[in-house]
Amino acid sequence: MNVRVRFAPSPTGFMHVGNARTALFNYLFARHNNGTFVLRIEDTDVERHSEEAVNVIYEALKWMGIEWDEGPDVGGPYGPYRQSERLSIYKEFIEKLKEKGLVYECYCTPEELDAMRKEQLERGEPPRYTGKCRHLTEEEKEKLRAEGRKPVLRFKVPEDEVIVFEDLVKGRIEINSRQLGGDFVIVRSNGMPVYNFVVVIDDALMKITHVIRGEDHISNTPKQILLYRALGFEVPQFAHLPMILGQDRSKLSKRHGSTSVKEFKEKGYLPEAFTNFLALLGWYPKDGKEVLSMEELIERFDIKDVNSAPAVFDTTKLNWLNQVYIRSYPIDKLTDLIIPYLEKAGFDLSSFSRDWLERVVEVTREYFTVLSDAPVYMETFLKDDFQVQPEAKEFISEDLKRLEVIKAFKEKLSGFEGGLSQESFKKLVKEVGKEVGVKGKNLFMPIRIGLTGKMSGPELPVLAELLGKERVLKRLENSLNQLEG
RNA sequence: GUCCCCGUCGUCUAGCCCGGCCUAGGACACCGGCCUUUCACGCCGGCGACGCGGGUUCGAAUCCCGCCGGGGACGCCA
Repeated sequence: MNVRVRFAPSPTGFMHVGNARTALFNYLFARHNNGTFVLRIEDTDVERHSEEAVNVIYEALKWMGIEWDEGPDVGGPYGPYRQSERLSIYKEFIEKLKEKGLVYECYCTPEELDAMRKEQLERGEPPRYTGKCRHLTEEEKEKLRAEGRKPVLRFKVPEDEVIVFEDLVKGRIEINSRQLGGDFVIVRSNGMPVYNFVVVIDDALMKITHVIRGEDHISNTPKQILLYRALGFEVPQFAHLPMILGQDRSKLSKRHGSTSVKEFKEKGYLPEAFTNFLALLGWYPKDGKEVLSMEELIERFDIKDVNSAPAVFDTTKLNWLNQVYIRSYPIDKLTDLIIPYLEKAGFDLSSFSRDWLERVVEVTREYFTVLSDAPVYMETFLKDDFQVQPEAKEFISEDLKRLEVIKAFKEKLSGFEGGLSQESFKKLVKEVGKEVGVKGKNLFMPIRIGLTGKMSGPELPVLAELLGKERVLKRLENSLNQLEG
């Protein structure tokens, strides 16, 4: 059997991490089984959808490294892949259901239904549609139409039937048709078919073999199975992924902080780290290897290994993964990604060569967890007119010799001929130590402060070499001005 | 309210289906130490969980029942 799965988001304007994880699992499942991954846009709700919102989906998927085999932009044999363009197809199947007498018109207004639901809830009953309009006569319908009412189409739900399906992650699930909330709407009064209906048509026509989606769809599944049967379609396999929870264990939503893929991208998470992290949310490889590339994920992924318990979205592990990826990323690519953050932080990079920048990235990369941290750590290399930090000032003031070290080093360096390499730097420092009569922290810390204004930072020889003699002198001058003032 | 799903370290999880190898394993985080002229990295070590109560059994994280807790769904949203 040729495996076909789909990711079917509605264009809401942002890609939620839960959706991203659903897309990922579908993708991994498809690739692992040499199957096809279909992207379908669910935009039947005309009230809210825009071209821009569709692009958000494309961009998020592309960033994550998820490629679709069929979709609105790339086409495919079962298109169109946007529900808004499939209306005529849906009409056809609506007619079929009408012919079979499996649907009927309902003239209840939203207000009436709302009131009904409220009453039922107050009485402690589960809210459900009573089937009020199921047996309306032609005259009654005529009368209601005369009132200006527009009907919806409802699907007749069988009275007492147990609907069973074998969920690939949850196991066997049984629901009695009585629990479905009564006859449900499949076409709105404006003629637009509803999700539960179109999803069945689309999945069937697109020959989807496995429906992998969020757990919140479990309660829709029996309704959909009823429709598959009514239409004579083969029912696909279902796999319902556990929810992603916020810190408070409720369904992850905007109030929990960053929840859109774009936000993670902008903070400077690498797509590889993000994807890797998402994969580990509800799934775990048999061999326990946690740092995995897309290829390795595909190789190991098995829908049966997906955990049935929900997972809390905690970014600590994502941070760790991001560090891991930053340290092993190609320096060229990493530099490309970091430059925008530097520019945004206000650094003028025009005086630095690309090669030099890459070397700075190389020696600072292990310090940051997200790319947006880069300017903080790279500043030491980029900015010569820094402020000497208070604690550094205090350190220098504690012992006169410390200031002397900086002065002596400046003297020494001025008189030094030739390029400043790590070796020559070390040699000069050593000489200064001897002359002033200090060693260890009393020697190195003043030099560090003289060069950076800070008490911590990258390895001094490396810094000195990258800066070069002129810039080091400039910095020493700058520091001394502040320390002697 | 009704139905459905879920319940192992703080977090992600392994183990559960096929009871003993589990004095419950790993990863992240946290704490301590080592390394280091600083910070970080790295290395070593530590802390830390089977929701509760009953059964079944020689033996239960694993099987059964009940309870409790959490979540989700009950739309002319998807």
